[in-house]
Amino acid sequence: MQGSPHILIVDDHREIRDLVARALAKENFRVSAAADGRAMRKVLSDSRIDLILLDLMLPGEDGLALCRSLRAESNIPIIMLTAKGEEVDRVIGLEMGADDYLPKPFGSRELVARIKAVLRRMPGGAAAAPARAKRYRFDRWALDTGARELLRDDGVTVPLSTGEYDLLIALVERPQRVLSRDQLLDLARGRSANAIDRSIDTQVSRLRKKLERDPGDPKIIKTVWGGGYVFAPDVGAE
Amino acid sequence: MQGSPHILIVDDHREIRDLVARALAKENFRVSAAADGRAMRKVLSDSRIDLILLDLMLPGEDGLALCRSLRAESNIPIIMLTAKGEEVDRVIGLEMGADDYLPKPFGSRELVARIKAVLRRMPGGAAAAPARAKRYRFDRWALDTGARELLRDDGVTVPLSTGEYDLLIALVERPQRVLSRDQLLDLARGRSANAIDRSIDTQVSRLRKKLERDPGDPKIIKTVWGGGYVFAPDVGAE
DNA sequence: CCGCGCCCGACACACTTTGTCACAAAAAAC
DNA sequence: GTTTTTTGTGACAAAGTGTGTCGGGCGCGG
Repeated sequence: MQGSPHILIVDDHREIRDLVARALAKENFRVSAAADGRAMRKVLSDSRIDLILLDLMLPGEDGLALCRSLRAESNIPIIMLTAKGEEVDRVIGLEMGADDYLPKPFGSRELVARIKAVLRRMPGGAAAAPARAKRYRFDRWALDTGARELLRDDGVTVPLSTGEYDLLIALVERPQRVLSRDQLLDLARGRSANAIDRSIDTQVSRLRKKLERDPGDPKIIKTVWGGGYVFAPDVGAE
Repeated sequence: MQGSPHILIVDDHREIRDLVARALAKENFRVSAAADGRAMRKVLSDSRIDLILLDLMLPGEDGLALCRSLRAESNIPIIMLTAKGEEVDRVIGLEMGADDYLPKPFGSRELVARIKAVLRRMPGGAAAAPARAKRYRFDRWALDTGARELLRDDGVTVPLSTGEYDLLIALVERPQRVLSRDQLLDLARGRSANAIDRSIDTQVSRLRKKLERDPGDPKIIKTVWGGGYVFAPDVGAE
C-alpha cells in the first residue's frame, strides 16, 4: 500500500457518514462514502478501497447480505458497524466474514484504532484481492495476471514494468469507461493526485509505446480531452 | 528458530488479545493476533508462526475444530486457552493435539512460562515430526521437501543452500502473490527486517542464478517495484 | 478563420529502488 | 583449530518512476 489507505463508509445516515469522514480525514485517511449497496458497488468499481466500514442496518440489501457477497468476490477487510450492541450480532458479523465489529455509538478514537489494527494485519493489502489468476484478451494481446505477463498473439512476451502492469490492469478491468487521472492513480498506485501530477500521462505514454502499433495514433488507450483515458478494445476474460 | 519466536493469539475478545500481546511483547516475542479462524488462517499464510495461543470458545468454527484442522496440516505448537476450568476440556484439548492447556483467568507470568516450556521442547520436536514430505512442481522444476532437493526435468539435481531452500519454499507455497521483503524475511528466516536490509535481494539474486533460464530476465521470481517479489509460475503439489 | 488559453505527448533529468559483485562475518564441516 | 561453505553488508551500476519543460494540438470565443 503506497499512499494513505482509502476507506469506504457505507451507512444510510448522512450525519454518520459525515462524522466518520471527518474523523478519518483528520487521521489522513482518504475517505469515500456510500448510502446503500448500489452506491457501494459503484465506489468499489471506481476506486481502490482498502477497507470498508459497513453498517449492519441498511435500506434495501442489508449489511450482512452485502458482507457475504463482498466476501465472495474479494477480501477487502470489513468492519461492521451496528446500533444493537448485542453479542449475537457480533457473532453473526464475524461469521459472515467481517474482520471486526464496532457497536454504535463509538468514539472516533476507537474507530481509528480498530481500523489501524485491521489494516495492520492485512499484509498484502487489498491490492492482493484477486487471488485467482486470470487471463484477459484484447486486440492482439493477452494479459496474464498470474505471471504478470503481456503476450502478443505471435507468442512474444513483452516485458512490463510494475507500474505499467498495474496501470494496464486498472484499464483492462474497466474497458470502455472514461477514467480520470485521479482514478487511475488511485487504482494503479493507491494514492491520490497532487495538483500538478503528470505521472499517469508519462506512464500511459510508456505503455502505448509498448502495445500500440502506432503510438502516435493510439487505438487501444485513447485520450479523452479534459477527462482522462479510455481503454477502447473489447476485453475477453478467461 | 532464528529471531524471537513469533506467537499468534487467536481470541475473539479484543481486550484479551491486547493484554496478551502486550505481555508477550514485553518478553520480546513477536506477536500477531486474530479474532477468528478465518483471520488465523490469513496470518498463518502470511507469516511464519512458532506457536499458537488458541481460545477454546470462538465464533464460527470453534477452537477445538481449528485445533484439529491445524494438526492435520502442520505441527505448530498450540496452547489452548479456555474460560471453563474443567478437567474435561483439558483432556479433549490434549486429545485434539494441543501441546498445553491454560485455564482463564491466567497471569501473564504463567502464560509466558508455559510458552517458554512448550517452545523449549520443540526444537527437536518440530524437526522430528515434520509435515509429510511434499513435492512441488513448477516450470521445469520439482522441489522435494523431504530430501530438500531441487530437481530439473532433465534429472539433474541442483544443490540449494539452507537459506535458498527456505526462501524458495516460502515463495513456492504462495505462488502469484506479492510478498514484501519483510514477509519473506519472516517466512524464510523467522526474523523481521531492519531498515536497510538487503539480504533478501541478494538471496533472490542467488536463487535466480540457479533456477532461471536467463537470470537477467527472470520468469519465475519476478520483482514488484516498491513491493517485493512474486513467484510467477503455477505450482502443482503432489 | 484566427488567436488565445489550456491540456496533452514526449523527452530529459533527478531521484528512488533494485541487481549484482566483492568481501567480511558467521556458520558449518572437517 | 582450520578449512570450506554460506550468509549479510557495502558499493556501485542499472532499471523504474515522477517532475519539469517545451512544443504541439484541442476547444472556445471572437
